[in-house]
Amino acid sequence: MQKINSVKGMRDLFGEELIKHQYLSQIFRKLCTFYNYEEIATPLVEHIQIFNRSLGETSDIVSKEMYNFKDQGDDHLVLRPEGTAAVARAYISNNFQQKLVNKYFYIGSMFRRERPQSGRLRQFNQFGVEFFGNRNILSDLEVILLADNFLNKIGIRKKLRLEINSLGNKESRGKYIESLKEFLNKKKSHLSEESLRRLEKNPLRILDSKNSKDLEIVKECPKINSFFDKESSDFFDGITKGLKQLGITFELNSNLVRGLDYYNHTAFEYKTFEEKSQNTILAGGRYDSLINMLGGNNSTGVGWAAGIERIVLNLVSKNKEKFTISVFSNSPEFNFEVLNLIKNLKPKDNLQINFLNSGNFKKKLSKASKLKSFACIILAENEWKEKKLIWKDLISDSQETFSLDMIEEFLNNKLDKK
RNA sequence: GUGGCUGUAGCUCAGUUGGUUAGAGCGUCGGUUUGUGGUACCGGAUGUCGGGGGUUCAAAUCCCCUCAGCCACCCCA
Repeated sequence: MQKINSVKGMRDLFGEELIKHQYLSQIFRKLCTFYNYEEIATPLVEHIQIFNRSLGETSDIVSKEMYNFKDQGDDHLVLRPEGTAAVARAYISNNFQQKLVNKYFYIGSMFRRERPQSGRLRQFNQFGVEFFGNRNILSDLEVILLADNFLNKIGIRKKLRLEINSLGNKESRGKYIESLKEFLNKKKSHLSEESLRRLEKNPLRILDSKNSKDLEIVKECPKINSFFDKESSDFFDGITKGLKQLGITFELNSNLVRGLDYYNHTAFEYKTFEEKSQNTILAGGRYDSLINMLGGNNSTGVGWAAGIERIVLNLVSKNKEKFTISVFSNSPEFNFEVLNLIKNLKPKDNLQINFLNSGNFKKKLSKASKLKSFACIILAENEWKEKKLIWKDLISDSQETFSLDMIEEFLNNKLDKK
């Protein structure tokens, strides 16, 4: 039989990597709960229109990366490619606009059919926050503050820089795009092939091109902020002033843009200093028209999402110290007694017990030490007659007996000394 | 989607200009007699050489296709 592997770009998660995932989720959940964000878990599968409408038909995600299929009832469905639109849909479906507080966070898998490489998978995990309500710079600031705190807590903030820009409101951005197109059309002969395509589809993206030819021209491009109306520039000023007040260091990057249609005003990204292509770890911004695009009211919102796998790449080991005790009998006829013994033990945080069920006495001891057990509990025939057990410390190589009804106290005592 | 590199035991790899039954280290399993491990010594097992096709008397080695992994582009978290 030919062996079957996992689907391309989708990996099994286990060992140290899984521990890091769990560690990150745990910290994130704790922090969000503290700031009164409510966890929400939306379905993995959504109607295709949710993303078609919100991300924009020309975006790569919609045009070629979504896993989409018709189910047996002929419904056109997709595996969700991102979280924001799904949470916005949930906001509408469940009439969250009635609620007093509208701050949510999520943790979950997203799916995009791209060519896998470092920091990019077809099934990957994100967590993110969304803050709905009236447009207010304080919401943007709160959401960034949460991100900054989180990155600090997990110890990678120093490896990152925060870049910030504003896309302005719809009107000023429209004017800017027109002028940008006009400018770039004159320079067509100097642009890369990709950028020529982008000029038609999504001219803003030319601004963050990595092509050296394009970079020359981008330097001379008109800047978005010179097209801001009063509302747009006041809003952005508020954000930058606020960040300074909060002591959050950032860099302005007037070429930072967004590939998705729903963004306006604030855009920000935390990037590593590495010169690799997947160096954005956390990205977000304001999306005032999203709810409306999906058929809801005029609620506005701001939020961000972070790639868990990308954070893990930058995380040092998170292995918690655990103590292992191996448990076994000296003869196979007592195996059920050993099972009974461990059945009644109370689980403890930093302890794992391991029942050894095969091999002779020597093999069991040998296995116990290979498993790095610090001690063994041995149920041995002679001692068991008086309901006593052997405690063998594998580090000091000392041995003692204790009686079965004292086992909890005995174990606690041993662990306290660790 | 485009381009480059890679693919040999569970892991890390060797395999000479195509030439007998494909190797090493680590790990695993067993042994060095009875209820005492870690070390040491001895021994065993494991591979359709990623998959398919072709060239050849002969292919892990050469050619084609395909799949997967990594990296860059594209895109994005």
